[in-house]
Amino acid sequence: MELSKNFDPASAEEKWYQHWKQKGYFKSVPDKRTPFTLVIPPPNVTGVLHMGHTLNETVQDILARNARMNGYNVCWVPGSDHASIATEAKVVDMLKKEKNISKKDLTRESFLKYAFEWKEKYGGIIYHQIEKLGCSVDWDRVTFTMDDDYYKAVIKTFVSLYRDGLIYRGARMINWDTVAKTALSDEEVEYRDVQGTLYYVKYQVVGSNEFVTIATQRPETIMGDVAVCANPDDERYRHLKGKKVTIPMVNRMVPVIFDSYVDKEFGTGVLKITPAHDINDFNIGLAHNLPVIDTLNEDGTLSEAAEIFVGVDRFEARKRAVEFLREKGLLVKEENYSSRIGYSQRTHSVVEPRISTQWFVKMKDLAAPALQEVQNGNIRIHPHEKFIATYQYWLENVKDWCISRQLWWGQRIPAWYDEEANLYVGESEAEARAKYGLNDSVSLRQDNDVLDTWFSSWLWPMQVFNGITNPENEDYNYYYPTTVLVTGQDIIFFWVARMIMAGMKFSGKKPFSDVYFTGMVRDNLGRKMSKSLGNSPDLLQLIHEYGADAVRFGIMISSPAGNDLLFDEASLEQGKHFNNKIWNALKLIRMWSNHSDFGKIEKQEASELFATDWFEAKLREARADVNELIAQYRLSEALKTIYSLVWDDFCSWYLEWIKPAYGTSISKDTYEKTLRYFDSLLQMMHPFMPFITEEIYHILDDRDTDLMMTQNPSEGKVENGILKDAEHLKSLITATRDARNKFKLQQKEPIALYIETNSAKDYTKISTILQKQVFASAIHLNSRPEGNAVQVVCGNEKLHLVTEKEVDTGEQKDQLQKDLAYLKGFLISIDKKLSNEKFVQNAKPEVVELERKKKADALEKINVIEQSLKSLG
RNA sequence: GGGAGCAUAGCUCAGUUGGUUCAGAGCAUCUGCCUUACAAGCAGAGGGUCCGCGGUUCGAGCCCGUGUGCUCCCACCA
Repeated sequence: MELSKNFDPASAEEKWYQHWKQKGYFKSVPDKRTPFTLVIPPPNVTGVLHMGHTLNETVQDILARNARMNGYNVCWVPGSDHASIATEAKVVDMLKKEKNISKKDLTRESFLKYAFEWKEKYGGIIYHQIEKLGCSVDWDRVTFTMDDDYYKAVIKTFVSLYRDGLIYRGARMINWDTVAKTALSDEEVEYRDVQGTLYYVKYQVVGSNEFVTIATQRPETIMGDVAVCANPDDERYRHLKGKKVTIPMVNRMVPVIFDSYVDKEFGTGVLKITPAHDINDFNIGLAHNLPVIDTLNEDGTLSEAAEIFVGVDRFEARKRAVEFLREKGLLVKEENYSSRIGYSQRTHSVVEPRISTQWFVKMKDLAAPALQEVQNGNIRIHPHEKFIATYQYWLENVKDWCISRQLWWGQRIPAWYDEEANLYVGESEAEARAKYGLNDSVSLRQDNDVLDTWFSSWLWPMQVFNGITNPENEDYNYYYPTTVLVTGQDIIFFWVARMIMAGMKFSGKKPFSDVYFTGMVRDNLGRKMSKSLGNSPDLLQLIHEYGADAVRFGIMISSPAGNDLLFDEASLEQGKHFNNKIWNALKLIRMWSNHSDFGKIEKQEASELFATDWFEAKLREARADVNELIAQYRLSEALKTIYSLVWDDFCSWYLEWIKPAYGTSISKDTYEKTLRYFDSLLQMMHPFMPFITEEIYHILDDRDTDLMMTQNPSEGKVENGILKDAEHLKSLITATRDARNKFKLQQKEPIALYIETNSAKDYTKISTILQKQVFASAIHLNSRPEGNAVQVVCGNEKLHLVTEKEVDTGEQKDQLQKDLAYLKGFLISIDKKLSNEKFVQNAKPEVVELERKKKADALEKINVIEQSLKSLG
């Protein structure tokens, strides 16, 4: 078979993914082996995968494939999340744009039909991308958070928590999204610093000409004021005790009250109390028995209760209120003021604090075991230091979780009300009736709200194995707790912490043993990826352009554990080059077997044996390093180690060392060994770059096994001596090549090489390779040539390059003198150390000994250089 | 306001218990090469006050203190 000039990713990807799938390699069923379980962080069915997913999925696939090759029974469960609010918003948008249908014209059922169609479409796109990336997920286990069983699990969980007294319904101040028209949890609100204005407004004291001035950012809420409040210790306002003030615009009279909450120093020291629209005001209102006047509608327009600007949007109303106050002369001054404003994570609209009746989960009792499990080390977080404090702080200060959403897309809250609004909770209406002893004459209607999306995803590691709906099943008992969770650090509270809570509560076990947090993917300027910046590349396009292996390589090589990843297509380019390099190594090796004399020479020569022994040792060393790095989740460094092993050690050194002279054939033994090493390299690379490695594995040899299912060898001891010998050889080669470069001797300019040395080094094993690698006509040991030659010092050996060509000895001298100066400085610092009595007394003996050896080495090198300089005259 | 993390070559980052040439890697740059696997390549090279200051120590990139700068998380001061 003739091999193409370069690796063709597209055909290999299609071929091998289908092959693996058909062979059932991705599929997992419980057996006697140790399980290695991963559950994919289910992507939202709102759209397509972005670079963050790509990073995440790649990391998981590397871990999965690595574990599979280490003998584990790997199960990686794929799936997607219904993403209640995000998807509903997208569907509403689509309906309006594409079909000109408004949500309010649809019934719940028909809306859900559209939503499920949406899910089919985008879920399919996501799964296709996961496949293109090469992810070895078990496709028989695809789970969606609105599957029937999953839906049941969520409902079951709700009922169980309710019956445990951990879920309650009540009117509280919550975060209201005026665009999606739903409540949000605290976590769904993002705060941003915004430059605003502080308005100083005069309120007239009733029955006097006196005014009090209050500072507010939200003059449009003045109509909801029910009091003004000062600090009881504030001399300036003490005389107002028992008085009332008139609220501007609506001219309502409200009391002056006193509360130590008010900061005397801030603004004017007087606060307006608007319980419906500010959490602090709400609390003060409660303490002082004040009424609540809600002046906003659910869409953010002013309500009837406002009396003025009714139906006007809150921001427009603010402008008009300011205008109004200014005209009436009640606006004393305006000043710039920066404050933090909450925005909805999904609709990006300004969140409105609002009193509303919602469902909540009591978090305190759930938090304690979740915190303990991490603190006692049962769950390990990587990288540890960075997130442990954040995790702990959140759990220790956790607030109740608002879980009801005024949406249709999601699990509908299993609560029913009779005509007197009495509440019945049950897994179904029938179950609720039975539980509460209601007969059919009582008519019930179900709560309209659905549950927060995270109230379903917190069950993910359990319910993908039906652990909630059927806790006694074999899969669940075998695969759960899962092994490692790989996810973005941005959802540590939304998801990770809550999964741990749910795990501890519902299974009594942690949901996973390790958590690996990936950083955020940014562009190469450090900016967040976003559609508006146009810096968010399309995954399929990248795969098309570079190949899946190159994409995986590129994203992993620049991905330090836990840090943000600055995505740069240059690293994908690097990945593509690497693929090509591997491909060309394959071509070279294959070429050797095509030589007409191939097979006639069985045995290796000494130099070949040296090369193969060395590479075998090198391979073992690297494999041990890589295993260690992967165990520590330092995947980027593991990949760098492999990259350097393949490119530098295998291609640049080893293959050149064993390359047969022009026209001659390689020995069979060397060839066979080389194939074995190549196999080993493929094995090490496979988790990172599955397609090209599988492709080459099959080109190298006609076999019925597949690389993906081969097992890594158990470790042997690394032979150290030969590694040192090879380093010595490399340094001689490099020094000679460097000398050629410096003294303008073309690479093939004939030279004879003389090596002068005092040490008892063995050159027999390496001289053949050395001669070949530096294009020397001959190598003379422990002798020096007559006449002129280029002299170069390599450690404590002196090399002479004898050539016909005229050589500029001046340049040589400069170079030697530079080296000499450095060494002399080095010697002084060592002498200083050794003549320091405290050092000699206090340092460990081996350290002192080492310094003595360094000194001796330096002296010898200096001696060599000085001799050279002398001979140069 | 509270907390966490970071600062090492032009860029992105390694650097484990303080001690081996410890000052490293990749990318980028420069020089020379179209050499029979690969120019998507080969062979070499240059490049750093380890953020500043102070301390501990025989010895600090590493430990302690402090200052500066950056990033992130949390928090109800109008």
